[in-house]
Amino acid sequence: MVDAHSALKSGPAKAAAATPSSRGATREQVDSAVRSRLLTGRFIPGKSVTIRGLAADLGVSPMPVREVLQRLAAENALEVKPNGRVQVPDMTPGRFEEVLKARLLLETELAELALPHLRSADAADLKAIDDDIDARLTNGDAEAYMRLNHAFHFRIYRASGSQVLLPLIDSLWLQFAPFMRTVYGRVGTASLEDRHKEAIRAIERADAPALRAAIAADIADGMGLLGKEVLAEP
Amino acid sequence: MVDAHSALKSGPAKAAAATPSSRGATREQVDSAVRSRLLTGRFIPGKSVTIRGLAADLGVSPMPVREVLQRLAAENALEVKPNGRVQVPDMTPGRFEEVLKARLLLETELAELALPHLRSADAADLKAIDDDIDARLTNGDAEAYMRLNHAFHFRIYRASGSQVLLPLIDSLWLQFAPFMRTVYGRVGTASLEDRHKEAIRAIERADAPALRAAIAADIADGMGLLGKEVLAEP
DNA sequence: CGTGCCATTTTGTGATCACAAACTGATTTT
DNA sequence: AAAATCAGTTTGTGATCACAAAATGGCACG
Repeated sequence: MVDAHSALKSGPAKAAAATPSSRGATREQVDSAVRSRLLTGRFIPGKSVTIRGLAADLGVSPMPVREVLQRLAAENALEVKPNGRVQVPDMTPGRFEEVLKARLLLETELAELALPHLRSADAADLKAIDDDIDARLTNGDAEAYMRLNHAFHFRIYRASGSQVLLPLIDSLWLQFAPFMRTVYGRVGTASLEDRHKEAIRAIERADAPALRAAIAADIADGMGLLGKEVLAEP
Repeated sequence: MVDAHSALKSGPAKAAAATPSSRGATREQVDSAVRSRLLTGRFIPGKSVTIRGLAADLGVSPMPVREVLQRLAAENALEVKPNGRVQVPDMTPGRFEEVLKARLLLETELAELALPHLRSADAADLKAIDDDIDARLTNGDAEAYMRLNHAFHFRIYRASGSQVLLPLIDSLWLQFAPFMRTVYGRVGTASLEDRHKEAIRAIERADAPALRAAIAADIADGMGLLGKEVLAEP
């Protein structure tokens, strides 16, 4: 009994010594790790995520994992089933249509709000990301594509300095990303075409209507067409 | 040491025996309690909420409270400061404008989506809620007004069966409600006018453009005008 | 009288524990 | 042989603990 406590002092496994730094550091590490996995589709929809399993996977105690899972469930990125089990929600036609509608409403709006804050340096960054995307598409690296596509969009949105719309869009991406990963698994990435170059041109010209149109088209083509196709199949 | 455990068995305070029912029941109880307090403005913006304090207040252990606070922080209803302290975020002009814009975009859209699902029975319910609101306004009961106004709007939105837009709007209400409570505290509730009757009429006629207009006007007048006025003062 | 400093208390965080519900799979029963 | 049952394991939940960072309040010093 007593030595159990002293043993606890000597070595609480592996996570404690790594980064004894600031407040809530472990939780943030777990949070960004899980978010990254969701955004690149490394969690399979319908497969349940266990607290202990994920904790062991990340080398931390179950505690911060529990809190992170609750956070992501609150953003509708994960689903807590009535028995307490946590899993990535399955995509349904109704949910898909709603996500599409919300993305078109919010992302076009936020892109326009970001436009005045975007400098030519940002346009150069976006060009670099887009070139990287083109390279990855031919390689068929779906995870890298998803990570870069996310980086492209949020490089624009983040420039707005938004504190409200941006988190809402964040939630939407977490919801559709795991499903899109399964889509790319079926149709491949070679056939993907985006409107990123049109968006960059609109940013360089500070042309708000053109930027809205480019973002809307990027969403409708990249997500809408592919997704509806796959959802119609089974 | 040993009897500490048996004492734990005999009486872990007050919460355990009450509802030994289903999975995660305590967490849901805490969650809805805190949500209710936020939506009726019973938390003061800027005042920090302590885990142990809230736990003692609700008669539960700190555990479920921690998870709930994390959930609400993920919805931007609460803010975790760099020192780990949790508080209701202060409203800023920028945030306010964004919430207003997002509400206009999302709530008009969801109201229209809900319209085909709304039967005359729902219209009757809405009428009853609205009558209740009118009664409370003259009494100056701000908390009751906020609760009923929330009930009115979400009676409409929930009819849509939405799984995506509705949670987004939920997050928005949690963000502006505490601030609006302070607004009502300054200007009173007697001067409040809403467009609920116009909305009910539009629902009875199944007139989508009229419903959009009524919801938009209700948001712009009820929240926009008052809020901008108060934010301009200090 | 104001200001910096230190002891005390409060608070969040991560870890572990005990328990009940749920899942798994092998065995028995019809 | 198919279905039901039962033991064993896994898993989420709530509780408690130990520790460090932070806030608080009182005290000494300028």
